Amino acid sequence: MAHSHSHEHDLIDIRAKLRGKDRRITKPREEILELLGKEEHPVTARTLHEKLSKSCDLVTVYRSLKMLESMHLVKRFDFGDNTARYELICPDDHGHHHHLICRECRTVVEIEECFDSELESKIAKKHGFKNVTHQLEFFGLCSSCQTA
Amino acid sequence: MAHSHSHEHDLIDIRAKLRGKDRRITKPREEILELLGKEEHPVTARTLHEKLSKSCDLVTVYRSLKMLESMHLVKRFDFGDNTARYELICPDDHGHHHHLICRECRTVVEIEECFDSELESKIAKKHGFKNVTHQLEFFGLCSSCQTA
DNA sequence: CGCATAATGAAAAAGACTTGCATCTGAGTT
DNA sequence: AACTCAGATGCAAGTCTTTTTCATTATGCG
Repeated sequence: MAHSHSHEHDLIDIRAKLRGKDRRITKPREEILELLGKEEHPVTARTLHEKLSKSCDLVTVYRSLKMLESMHLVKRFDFGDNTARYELICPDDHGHHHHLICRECRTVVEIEECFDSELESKIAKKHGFKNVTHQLEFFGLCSSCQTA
Repeated sequence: MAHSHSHEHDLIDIRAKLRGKDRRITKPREEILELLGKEEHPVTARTLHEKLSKSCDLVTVYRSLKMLESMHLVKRFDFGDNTARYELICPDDHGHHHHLICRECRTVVEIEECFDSELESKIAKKHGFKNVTHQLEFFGLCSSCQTA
């Protein structure tokens, strides 16, 4: 999903955004971004750190993810296990998509469907909120786990 | 929301359910259930423990909530801050409703709206999942925080 | 090159939650 | 009302994720 096209272009874009905010392009950050670009699903800081073969400290992974989130370059997801997962925001869907997670084996499927955005603006207006977004994740039993 | 009507009846019901599963009705559990019945919004174990004026150990609160969740008497919510929140499931909405949370001050509003359940069954069928549910929360800036 | 300041690593702390174990208690049985 | 025992509790300690502190390093501008 995130690695579908013009991967290099994305990275150049990201560099520009970072520079614009006095953020430096460091080796750890480059590696983290590159790895994130290859991931199919949201990953935890710990997993990322392991895949990085620990080329930087875990703390740096946490810090980088937080920074990248604040710059809207990655998005944080919550799969209900007290562990944050992050995904590179890809321009295709404006970083907006959801997941279907197996309660049993934790398999993850990306979901492109979403409800009509009208619902969201209706809710925002009704309660006087602005800048409303949502987090939506589906949980169920995947086909393998149904039989098992 | 949860304390709208026939509070006693709910508690009797709960007692029956617990007995049916070899679960005991203890003082801590009664207090926890009573307090949950009075809450407007999902609460954390810590908050609950404080409101209980620490009449039981925090560990007991964690254990009770976990047990009650496994019996589908309370529902767990994730507001994206690494802390589980729980709400008594009220028969009105089968425990199904969502929240609108202010990113700034963390104010919570209960939302009764939801998307058409057809979407959910469509997604389930498409990916061969069964027993699909969803977690949906809205985040935004409440009116007070917009001006501030 | 040199400098200001942002970023990093290492250790320690903070927080949420869980586990082990000895003790206690609810609630059915006699 | 006492007996029994599985289930529940408290306390201490442990795990796991994430944050903070602070001394050191390195990026990117002039």
